[in-house]
Amino acid sequence: MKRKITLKQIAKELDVSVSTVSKALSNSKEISEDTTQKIQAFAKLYNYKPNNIALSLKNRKTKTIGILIPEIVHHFFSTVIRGIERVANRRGYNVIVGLSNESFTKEIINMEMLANGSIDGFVLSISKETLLKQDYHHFNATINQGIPIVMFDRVVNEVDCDKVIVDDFNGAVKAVNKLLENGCKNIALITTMDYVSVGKLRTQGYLEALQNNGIIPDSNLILKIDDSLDVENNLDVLEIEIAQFFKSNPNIDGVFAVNELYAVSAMKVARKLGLKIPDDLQVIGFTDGVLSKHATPSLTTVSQHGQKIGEQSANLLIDRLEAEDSETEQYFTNNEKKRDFIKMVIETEIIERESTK
Amino acid sequence: MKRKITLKQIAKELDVSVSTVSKALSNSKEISEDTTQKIQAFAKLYNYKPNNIALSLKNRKTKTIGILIPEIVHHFFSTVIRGIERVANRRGYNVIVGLSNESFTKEIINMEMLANGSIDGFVLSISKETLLKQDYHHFNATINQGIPIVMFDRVVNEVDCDKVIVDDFNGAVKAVNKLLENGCKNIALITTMDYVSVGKLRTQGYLEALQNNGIIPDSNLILKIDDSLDVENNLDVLEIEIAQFFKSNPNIDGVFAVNELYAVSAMKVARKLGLKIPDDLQVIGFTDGVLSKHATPSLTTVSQHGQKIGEQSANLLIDRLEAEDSETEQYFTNNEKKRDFIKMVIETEIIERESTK
DNA sequence: ATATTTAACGAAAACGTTTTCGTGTTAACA
DNA sequence: TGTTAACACGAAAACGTTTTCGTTAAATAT
Repeated sequence: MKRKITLKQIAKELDVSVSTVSKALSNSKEISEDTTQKIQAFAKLYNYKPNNIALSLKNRKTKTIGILIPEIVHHFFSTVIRGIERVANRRGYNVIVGLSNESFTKEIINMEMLANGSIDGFVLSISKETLLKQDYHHFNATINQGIPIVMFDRVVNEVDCDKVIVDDFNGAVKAVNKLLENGCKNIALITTMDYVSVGKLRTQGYLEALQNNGIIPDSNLILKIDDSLDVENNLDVLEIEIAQFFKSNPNIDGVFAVNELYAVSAMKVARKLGLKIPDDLQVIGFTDGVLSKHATPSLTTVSQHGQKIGEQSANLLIDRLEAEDSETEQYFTNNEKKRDFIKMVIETEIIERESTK
Repeated sequence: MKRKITLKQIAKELDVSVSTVSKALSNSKEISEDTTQKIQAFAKLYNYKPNNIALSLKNRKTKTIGILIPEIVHHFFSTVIRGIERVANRRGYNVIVGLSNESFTKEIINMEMLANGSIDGFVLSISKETLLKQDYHHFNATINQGIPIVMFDRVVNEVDCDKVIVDDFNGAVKAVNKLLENGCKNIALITTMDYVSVGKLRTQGYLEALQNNGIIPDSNLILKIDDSLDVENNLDVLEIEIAQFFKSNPNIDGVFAVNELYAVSAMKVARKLGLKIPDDLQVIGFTDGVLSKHATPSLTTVSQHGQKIGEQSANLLIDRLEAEDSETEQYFTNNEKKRDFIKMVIETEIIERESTK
């Protein structure tokens, strides 16, 4: 079992100093042709690679970015990670992942754990519990420590940082418009409780689209699901609730749901109730995941472009990290204004499938 | 913007030495009650937390484990990550994620990047391209450097390390037995090409189950999908192929598919061909993901318990890491045998849903 | 009163780098 | 021949810890 070789060992072996080895390997012309050759050959032979940890300590930067998300077994979030990893990798960074599991305290613990030198910056999406508590001190604390944050999807005004969001509002508007164009007269909304910002925005988009078309929203046509219960494992509850909803509103001919699961469940229930999709009922969901693609009938959805969100987030973060670098390298600390915080909006797109006409 | 405070700064501020501060914070009784109090109070006030990188360098261990997987937007893999993260977190470790994207070279690059000090050990699943090439030198190289590896799911005999695998073979046997019990006479298999070990094992299980029941496998009833093409984005190709398959074998009354997608596609195609599920055709898939749960009809599947796989893998790895520790701490290097490599088999379980009788 | 223990702290090394600043040798120059 | 440049290299500091080994002064024992 050969431990990785270090500069010191190379130096000893070749009877030169550590500094000489270091310089030779970086092709410093301070070192003679001869010894450079010799050292490089030796290093190659023993497959020398500088130790990342030592470099991190010396440079006071780790070249890794921390991802902090509520959940990983989730199409949207894993897509975002893929995006982040892609650009991180391309730009020479690693990613380290923490899961808050939608818990406030786990979010804090993870954050503090990573903030103690392990990462240069965060890309994160806020946990539900944190959104409920509206306690964002930990975000501001780490920002004050000089660790930049980029928030995506679930963002919040109380924290000053770069943000990348989906255009939830307009996505919802587009979806409802589509249903209207397709001839729907009574469009229902299946949504979550209001404290999740994205749910709220999508709801607002729904209302806006109706009003723009001269339709007065009917509160009976809005179903708010309490997602404090673990819906994934309580599917029956969800379906019963939706069934009730359909039965008490037999006039519904269109459904806009704020996520895939609600949409697919709605289709399932509707078909059990004897409705034909898309003839009797048209359905549009949000989030273009596996479910939408493979449901029968396949589901028309508002796509969020998760990968793009991840890529943009990572780029924003790394840009800022490297801007900081060149800043401190400036001879004249001429107080050049830092780049303002950016709120980047990723446009949604409607992907038409079988659940609409 | 307050940078994180260091021992040195505390020492300066309180006019003591760095060593004193360090000792006081670890409650060493070398330091007097008084100064300990003073130092701890000050440290708390300024929210001192030791710098992880410095600790890593000093201790020559990072307390983080590297995950290297082919793909992250994938129910099984993300479930495994969740499992790993759970026990990692519980046992004081972080996880850093690399994606090979099924590519041999990306796997190597990622591996080398992380192996240079960033992590203490790997949990990984081999990329398809690597399996095809059968080139495993990079795994053995990092193991030789003293970095332990735990492989899961896609494993290989050529590398000596702990392994956690799904009992693919018996899972397949169970599934086929189930179909037989349910009265199927002509059970088809939809599988992948043979080089992916899991596909091969599931195929073998299928064959075994038939033979155990005195049925001679019919090669016409086996459909091998070439997954070198990106199936997810070529659904139509897949469906056409399956449709052909059904048409030329109208006697099929049961289908065992080696993954969710194939199973769901088979159901979709079958229904278009006018077959009733489960009356005319029963279907069982492998991998219990979102698709199985939410398909209509919902799919009976062989569950792989991804989270458990992740948890076991992480435990194996950390056990080995910490065993190494205590080993080097031994006064008597009494050559105690290292723990042999473990191959842990996670049993599968059939989850019955609507696609079987 | 002297010797020895104990208490309380500091100096320094080590982990593996990079980089600044010397320093000695040789070659070029006046 | 004496002065200066250029060349090739080494020593040491720094990043932030922990830990071993002194060291000093006070307290205890003889």
